[in-house]
Amino acid sequence: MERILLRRGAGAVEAVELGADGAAGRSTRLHAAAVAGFAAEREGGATPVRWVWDDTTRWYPALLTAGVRVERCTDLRLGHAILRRSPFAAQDLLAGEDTPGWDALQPGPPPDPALFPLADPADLLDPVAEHRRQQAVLAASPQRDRLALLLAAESSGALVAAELTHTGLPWRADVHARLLTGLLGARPGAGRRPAVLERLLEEVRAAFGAPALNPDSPGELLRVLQHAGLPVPDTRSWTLEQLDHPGIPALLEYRKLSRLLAANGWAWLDTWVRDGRFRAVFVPGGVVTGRWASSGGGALSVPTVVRPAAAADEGWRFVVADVAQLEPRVLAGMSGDDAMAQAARAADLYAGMVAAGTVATRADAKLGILGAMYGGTRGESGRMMPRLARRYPRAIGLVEEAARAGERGEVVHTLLGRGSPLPGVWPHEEGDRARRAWGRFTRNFVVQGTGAEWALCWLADLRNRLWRLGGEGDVEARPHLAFFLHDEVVVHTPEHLADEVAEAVRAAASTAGRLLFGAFPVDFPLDVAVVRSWADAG
DNA sequence: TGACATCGGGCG
DNA sequence: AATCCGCCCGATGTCA
Repeated sequence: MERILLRRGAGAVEAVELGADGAAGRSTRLHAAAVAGFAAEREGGATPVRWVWDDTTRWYPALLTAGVRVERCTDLRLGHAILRRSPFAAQDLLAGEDTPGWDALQPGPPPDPALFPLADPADLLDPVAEHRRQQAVLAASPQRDRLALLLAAESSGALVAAELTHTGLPWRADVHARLLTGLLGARPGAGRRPAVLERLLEEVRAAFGAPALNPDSPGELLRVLQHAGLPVPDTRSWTLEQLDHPGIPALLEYRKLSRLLAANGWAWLDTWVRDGRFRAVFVPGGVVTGRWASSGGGALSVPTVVRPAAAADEGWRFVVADVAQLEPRVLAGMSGDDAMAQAARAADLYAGMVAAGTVATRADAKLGILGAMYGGTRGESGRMMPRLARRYPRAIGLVEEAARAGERGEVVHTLLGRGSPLPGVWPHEEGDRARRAWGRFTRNFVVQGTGAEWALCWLADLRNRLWRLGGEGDVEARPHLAFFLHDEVVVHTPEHLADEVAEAVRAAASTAGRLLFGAFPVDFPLDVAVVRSWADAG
């Protein structure tokens, strides 16, 4: 394995060969236009390459545009963010002159050819030095293997995220527009409501005797409801559903459609869908737990009602796969809880709990497990806890301990070593309440974060399998990842490869399980569907 | 006019 | 009084 570091210099790019100790070796100066050619040549060579760079978002989009796919990289920005908080990392080894610069480094802005390139704070940082520090931290870590796996998985995720934006999710604007027209009426002129909303609005105003009511204003709506004799504390849908009043159904319907219009209406189509693709911007490591975030287009909350518009190209298919009950399975694995892993042997973990006689019904199982992971102590889920704690002592013990540690103000960590942030100052008068809230956060952090690590390993392995499956051509000409949603992937593939893709998705899931939990027997069964449209899955 | 907070609701 | 974890986003409302 050869490591080549790319850095920007004055008017040119430098490709630096790194020695085994991370020291800078031979260096090649490249004009910006020659970088892609250089990368393609080395990537296609006999020696595997790991590209080391400050930030994947600052390098990879241009390479992809030039048709260059990269097998592996080290993303120093993401690695730094993890190591900075990890209890497995010696902070003094990570400290350097430009540490504050690395701390503050944000993902690169999307390249805009219309703008003159501004000064990039990343150009003030020395990637060779930062890489050596990160290597030193890994070498000295008591959990070197786990931490190294985490950094590799995070970097691989950065490659996937860039590729997802590059290829985009196939999106039929015509299908989407037809759907909108069916639900809302024809697209109205600027500043006007569609006919269906207009009709519902009049109905609501009449029912509450408020001819000027704007239901989009919670304050105004609350006053009108209370004036109508409905003693509600807020205007959430769940609250409104409990009310018996002739205006409520129209109000709820108005809210639902108004939300669709605002979030995923014609304006969304105009902004986010071009050339038949929804190009979401994914942000790896964007959530404290290690989950991805997204920016723009609400990529991680595409409503099911518009998913029929996500449709594979002619002659292509989607392979949609999601993990059933990822987080409870991860909890069984990371705690080494044999009884819970036994329940997880079933395709439906909750059914497995019923079959083992732990709980009476599937609903009880779900309620209890979710309560254990989120910190629900009241009502049904709270009543389930003693029984779960007896039956699954290690699993429940792990989340309880994470909660107690959080309440004491301590850092908790995921299986691979991502650390939780330190709590801020708790206001004295709210001490207990804030403390318990932080405990619920740390309780959930260890499970959600380790789930994210499983998903990263799944993605990374799947990405490589898909590439090998494809034969020739660019990423978008082969089976490729088209969307990722915490515990679900959408792969876009030529129809004749769909079955092999489905097999690859399953194989990648078992690889991920082995990477995280070794020989401990916890299963990660997938629901896999080969479909024309995302909406046809599950 | 822009910055910021709050609410409600979409996703996992 | 009483529904738990993490996000993103648009509309509204307040303030400078």
